[in-house]
Amino acid sequence: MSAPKPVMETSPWTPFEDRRRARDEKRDAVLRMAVRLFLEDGYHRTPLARIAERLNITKPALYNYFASKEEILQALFRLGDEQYEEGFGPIERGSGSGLEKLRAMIRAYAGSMTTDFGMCFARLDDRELAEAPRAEVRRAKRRYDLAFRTQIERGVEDGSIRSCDPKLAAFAVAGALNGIADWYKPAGALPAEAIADQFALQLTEGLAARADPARPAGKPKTAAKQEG
Amino acid sequence: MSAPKPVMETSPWTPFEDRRRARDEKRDAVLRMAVRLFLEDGYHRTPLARIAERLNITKPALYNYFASKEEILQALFRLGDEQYEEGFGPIERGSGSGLEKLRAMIRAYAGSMTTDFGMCFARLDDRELAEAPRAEVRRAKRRYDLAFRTQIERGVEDGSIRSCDPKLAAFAVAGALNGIADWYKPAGALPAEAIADQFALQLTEGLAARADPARPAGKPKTAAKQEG
Amino acid sequence: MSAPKPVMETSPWTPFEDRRRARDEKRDAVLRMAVRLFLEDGYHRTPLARIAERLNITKPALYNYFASKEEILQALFRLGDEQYEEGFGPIERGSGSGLEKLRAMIRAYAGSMTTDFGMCFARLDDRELAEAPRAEVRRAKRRYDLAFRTQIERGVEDGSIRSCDPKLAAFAVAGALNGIADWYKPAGALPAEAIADQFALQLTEGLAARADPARPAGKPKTAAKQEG
Amino acid sequence: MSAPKPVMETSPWTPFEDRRRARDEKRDAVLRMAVRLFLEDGYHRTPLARIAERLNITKPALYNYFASKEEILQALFRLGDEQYEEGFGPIERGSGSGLEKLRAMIRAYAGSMTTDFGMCFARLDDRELAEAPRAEVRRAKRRYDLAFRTQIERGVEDGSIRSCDPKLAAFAVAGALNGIADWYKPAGALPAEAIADQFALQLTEGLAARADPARPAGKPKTAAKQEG
DNA sequence: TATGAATGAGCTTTCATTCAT
DNA sequence: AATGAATGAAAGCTCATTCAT
Repeated sequence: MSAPKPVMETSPWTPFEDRRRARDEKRDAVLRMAVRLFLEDGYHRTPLARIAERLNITKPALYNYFASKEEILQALFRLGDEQYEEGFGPIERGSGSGLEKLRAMIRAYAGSMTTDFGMCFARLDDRELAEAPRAEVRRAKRRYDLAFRTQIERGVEDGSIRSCDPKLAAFAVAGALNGIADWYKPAGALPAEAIADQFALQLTEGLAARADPARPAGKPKTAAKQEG
Repeated sequence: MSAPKPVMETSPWTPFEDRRRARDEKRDAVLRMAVRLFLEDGYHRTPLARIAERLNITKPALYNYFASKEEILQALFRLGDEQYEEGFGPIERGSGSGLEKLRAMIRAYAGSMTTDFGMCFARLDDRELAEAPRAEVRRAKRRYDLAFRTQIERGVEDGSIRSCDPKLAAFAVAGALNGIADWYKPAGALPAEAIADQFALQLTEGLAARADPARPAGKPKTAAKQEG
Repeated sequence: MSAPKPVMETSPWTPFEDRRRARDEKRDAVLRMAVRLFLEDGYHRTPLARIAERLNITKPALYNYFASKEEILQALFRLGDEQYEEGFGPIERGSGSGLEKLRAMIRAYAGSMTTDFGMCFARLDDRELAEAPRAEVRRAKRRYDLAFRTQIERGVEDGSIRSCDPKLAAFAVAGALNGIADWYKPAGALPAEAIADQFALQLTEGLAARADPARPAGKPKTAAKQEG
Repeated sequence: MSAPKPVMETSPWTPFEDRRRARDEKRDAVLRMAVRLFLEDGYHRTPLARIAERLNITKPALYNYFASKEEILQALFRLGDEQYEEGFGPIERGSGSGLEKLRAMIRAYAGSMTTDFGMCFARLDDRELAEAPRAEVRRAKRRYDLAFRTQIERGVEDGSIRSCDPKLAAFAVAGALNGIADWYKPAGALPAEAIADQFALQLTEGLAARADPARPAGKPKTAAKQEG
């Protein structure tokens, strides 16, 4: 029953914002396509033309959203970073023993690792980037490694984690988690949740101090059928 | 009684063999240079010209030893495979509980992973290869994954490893080990031996059934100073 | 009654078609330049760079129109084939004795042979092509040989051609015609028409003087001044 | 019963000549292999390495006999030329009407054309050669063309050949003959002799049935089964 | 005389990026 | 904002030829 609003009377910003939103949506579409293709075929074996083609646009149109192929990669790394950051931040700010936080981090990291942007963060080669953005990526990666290490150190101190070399321990944890990208398949039999749970358990049970033999290890009952 | 030795015996290297040896040495030199540069800069960012240049030869000279860049990569994968095979074979043929063999394999794998060829096997992208050689590489990779999994399964059966999802467990172990390539530095503070030992311990203590609470976990007191 | 013409009708060339036309024109220009250079210098001695240079573009620009050098060659063969096909088709579908049709074919073939594309069809080496396109070319060549042979056979049957080995006869005719490419020069003294006429006569009537004075041989009085 | 000749007493030239003979034999072997491969695959698609390989020698060994690939080609052209020369010389010096000599030449030319060297003379591209040797080849080719033309002119004068454009007539004859290389197969059903005979007849007598039944056309009885 | 190895020159092709429209 | 076309800068590979032995 409301009469049609005359366009001109609405906020003069609306068309602009509309346009910006459309633009951002397209930019995102580029990133989503890029991450998929980069993961599938590798950065070097994915020409910009193919990304464009899959999006039904033309190669130079990509340059409306990104200044270069490298900038796309850079954006992907940043999105990946955000994935992990969102998971880690709350855990770090929360409370709990070192072991508990470590487990939570493992779960969070595993969860992120099963997303496209999360995988790309772990698997794409930051050596493609120029100095500055590359440094940023490496800083981010070190940040997660340190987060693991810190909780391990805290756990050793608070007695929840047995004595160990925290650095090496963190490397092992991160390595196992990054490795997920090598075999995970979204359509596979193992849901991301299950993987996260199992890894959290398996990677910590070996580190957790084991005071009570009466406390039996959890029973991972899920039969993994993923990949052969 | 001592007749003059026939000429052939004086020189253990007939000219022909001499030449062939020189040739093989050069071929090896190409591979050693290639693996270093491929690991350092990545396959795509390493033009053949740079490999040649570092060897003080010219680009086409490489074609005396390899038919294509891809063939170099293929040879590297094969050498890497041999590294692991040498370590795994004896363990598989030997005796021991599932847990013992798993630990031995972890140690062997970690050891191979700290060599150039071992790293290249784990890190270079087999998607650069054509169908046939790629299949070979993937078969080899699966073979090691299966070796881990098999011992875990055996361990579960013989009681040395607690109940778990062997597939996922093997992925975690292999992932942690492959991750070594991401941070290991030959000149670093952590000798390969130490890494192997620590990983063998850390990755299995979480899996091993813990019958005796009196048996304390080992005390890895090595201070890790490697990479930040 | 004359409503204003819709815009679309004012320009017979929509921008899209306009562009496509320009594109096709350029593609044709590439082919025309290529055929000239290939005939002049040979396929192998004509780098793509030279074709491009003569067209005032750069080498990779050619790849906008053709996927490879071989594809250019393939296109040339196809254009050549069309040349001959256009001449042969009507003759085959028409009527006349074997001899009459054979003569018409000789004239048509000679005419095509004096064009660039016709020459290229006869002279460029189809062994440059991959299996499939090469098979196509050979099929086309055989097709013309068979056309000659068929008319000779018909002529033998209808009495217009005397008894002979049609296969060998067709080879001789085709050979003489293909040979035109070896000496014909567009700017030469002999117009294509004259050549066609003379060949049609000579290849069917022979050179030997006739025993029967009543049927005088034609009098080709054209003074040939071409090439030396 | 003759005592063994002491080597030293025989002509001091013998070893030298022996060596030279051996050398010449090898040189000939190179040429025979080269002509075969050049005809089969084309000059550019035949690397020297392949010629060497087929001869069980190495690539640089070829340079003992020829200074360059081009020189091999040059030698082949010269050998081809000799083939034709041997056939044409006697005919030219002999007697007979223009028509008779023309026929003899056609037969001779056809015979040479069915040999490897003869074919190479007609088919290989003299544009591979440098100026001087190329001029030589072209002179030779023109020489045969002129030989045909001369006899045709003589025939027209002596009445054995009817009035025609001798230049064009010679081109047609030479073209048909050169075309033999396009289909002739040494193992084919048509012996070289038969081809020579048929061409000599057909190219002079023509294909058209004669008006005068009193002078019957020759009866080519050979059923051609060659190539399809 | 013959060989293994090396080289220089050249070729086709790919691709990120730019430009005129 | 988008396109078709073009470009520059490489890269991998081939091959005739040379060289030390």
